Amino acid sequence: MKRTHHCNELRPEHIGQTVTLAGWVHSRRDLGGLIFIDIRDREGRTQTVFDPSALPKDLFDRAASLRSECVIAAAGKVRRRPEGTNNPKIATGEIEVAVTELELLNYADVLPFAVDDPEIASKVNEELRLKYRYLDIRRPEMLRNLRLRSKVATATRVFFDEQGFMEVETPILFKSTPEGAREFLVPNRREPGTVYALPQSPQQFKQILMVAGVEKYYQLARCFRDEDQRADRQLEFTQIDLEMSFIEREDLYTLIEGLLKRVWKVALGMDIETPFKRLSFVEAMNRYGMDKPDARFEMELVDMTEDFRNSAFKVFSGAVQAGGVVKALNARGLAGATQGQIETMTDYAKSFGAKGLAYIKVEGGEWKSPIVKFFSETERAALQSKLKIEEGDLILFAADQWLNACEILGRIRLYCADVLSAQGKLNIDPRRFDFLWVVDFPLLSFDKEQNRWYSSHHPFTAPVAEDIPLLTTDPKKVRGQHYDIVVNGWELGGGSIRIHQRDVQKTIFEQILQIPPDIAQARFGYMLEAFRYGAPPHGGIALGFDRLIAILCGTQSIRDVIAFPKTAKGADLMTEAPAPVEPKQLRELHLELRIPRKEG
RNA sequence: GGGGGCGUAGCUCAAUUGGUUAGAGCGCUGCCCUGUCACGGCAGAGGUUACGGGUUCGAGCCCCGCCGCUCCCGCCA
Repeated sequence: MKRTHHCNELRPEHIGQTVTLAGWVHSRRDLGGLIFIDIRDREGRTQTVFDPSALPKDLFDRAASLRSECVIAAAGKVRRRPEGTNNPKIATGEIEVAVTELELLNYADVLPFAVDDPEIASKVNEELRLKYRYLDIRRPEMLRNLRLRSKVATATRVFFDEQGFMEVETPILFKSTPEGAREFLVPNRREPGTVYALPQSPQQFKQILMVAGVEKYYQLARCFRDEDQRADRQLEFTQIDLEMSFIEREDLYTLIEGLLKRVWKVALGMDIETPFKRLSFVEAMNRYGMDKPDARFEMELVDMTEDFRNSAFKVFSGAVQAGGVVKALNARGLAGATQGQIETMTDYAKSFGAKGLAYIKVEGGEWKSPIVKFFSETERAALQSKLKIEEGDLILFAADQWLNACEILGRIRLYCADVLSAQGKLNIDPRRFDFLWVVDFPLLSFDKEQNRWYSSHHPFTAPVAEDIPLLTTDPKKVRGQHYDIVVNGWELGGGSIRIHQRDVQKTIFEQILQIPPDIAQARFGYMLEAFRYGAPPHGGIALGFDRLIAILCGTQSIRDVIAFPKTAKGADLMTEAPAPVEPKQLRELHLELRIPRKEG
């Protein structure tokens, strides 16, 4: 019995036809003298009817013995449902199939959890869902996510093909470049003591492809980073990776805006507005306290540095005297914050090294705060006018070095938004997408512990041309030609115009990053050499494909858009990877294990 | 590496201050039921309270340890 239609296909116009459906028993309603079975496949479901007056007894009995998730094929005539028994909840609800033939393709044991009821299934413990991932994926919600992922992947390929890009695959077995994220290593059987590394991104290869004259490269690239995981980070993940020659930053913005416009149209049928806003890193920090701002709501940071420069309140004036700033945030409507909530926010501040968190609750026409008594009339007036303080507001302060003060309030801003959302005081339209570019990042950041500069993005990022002279004189002022694409507070991707001159790249490696020349040569020698033979100016970007799909699917966790994701500890609960291997396998790899004993 | 949350029947959850035989809904098993679609009705089975210790007359509940899942910080060039 081969199916003639899928389970979301039959409509009144098929009435009278003899059809065959195949799929899973979604639900069975046995009325004793009459059995209804909904057959489900990936497209939908269709009601079939078993009527004993029209069927041999054994066929009817076989239908009665089926249980949920058995795989069956059923043939019969499509007919209109009796008056008043249509089911408007499903697309096939006007018809049913009066079964005359039934084949049990495979019996199903009782399932560890129900997949037919979205209400229940969506609440099932994720551990169980991961262990029985094949059942989890049967749920229409999960199938929808995977289907959307597939559609977006295809749309991406079509888009880049139209734009003249070539899809090029790059090696998974690469070599270790320990500057970036921790890498997965693959021991080499052929030469004891040597290893491959899995790529944390195809960065070097795609730049080499530019030297190779490919000009426009893209790839849906699998990347590997052996770092601790989050809801939006997995050990292995997929990037939409691309690189172009002979371009400037603006060319890339336009290209990616075009891609995202296409993707949103294909995936959600939405027209998003381009071009996106541009925000410098400094402005993003000043206004939102984050380099990946969620701009769907206001609650912006306000600078109060000058107003408190000479304040009698030493916590503020002292911070300013020490070269820092005073920043404030008005969390509208949060004056009723509980002690616990204030404490949570204080903990955030402390985790950034602050001593505490100053705040004012505006309640009953009064400013309730332990610090207000130190403020002068002028200072109060400045707060009043700059923060537009009203009854019910909660004002929060950070006084510290600029970056730290911004980051403290940036974190607290998000927390306040969560609290206000939970209270129904802040409503964000789930169909709202605030895209923006964050640009002009500092090229370098300083690592106090190791007392050296490191690349904010990666060491191949080109400095803004006019800032190149500052590289050796005032490194912190050098802006990189780096850009991040951000949507709703998620970092969707980032990239840069790259260094294509050998001498500039060498300066960065050796003088700025203090990588000893022999090590730079061992790690990046092939790149430096490639740059000697005619490297075009080039740049690119990589978008987190899993995050992109998660945003489109409206889920917080990328595990919901990955068929077989890993747990926070890096385990695959279905296959039970990672797992020990045979001693023979280790011997072949010239490996010996030294497994640390547990304490106690 | 650090901090928070969770773990009770197949699933989702409950169990008063530490106190009788650990309950409910769904699912499962059996019987009944010819227009259901969350079918309905009756009956029944199902528990090492993740695991290991401890405190106590008595522990699902308190303490210590451990395992797993999850969220966050660090980390993620």
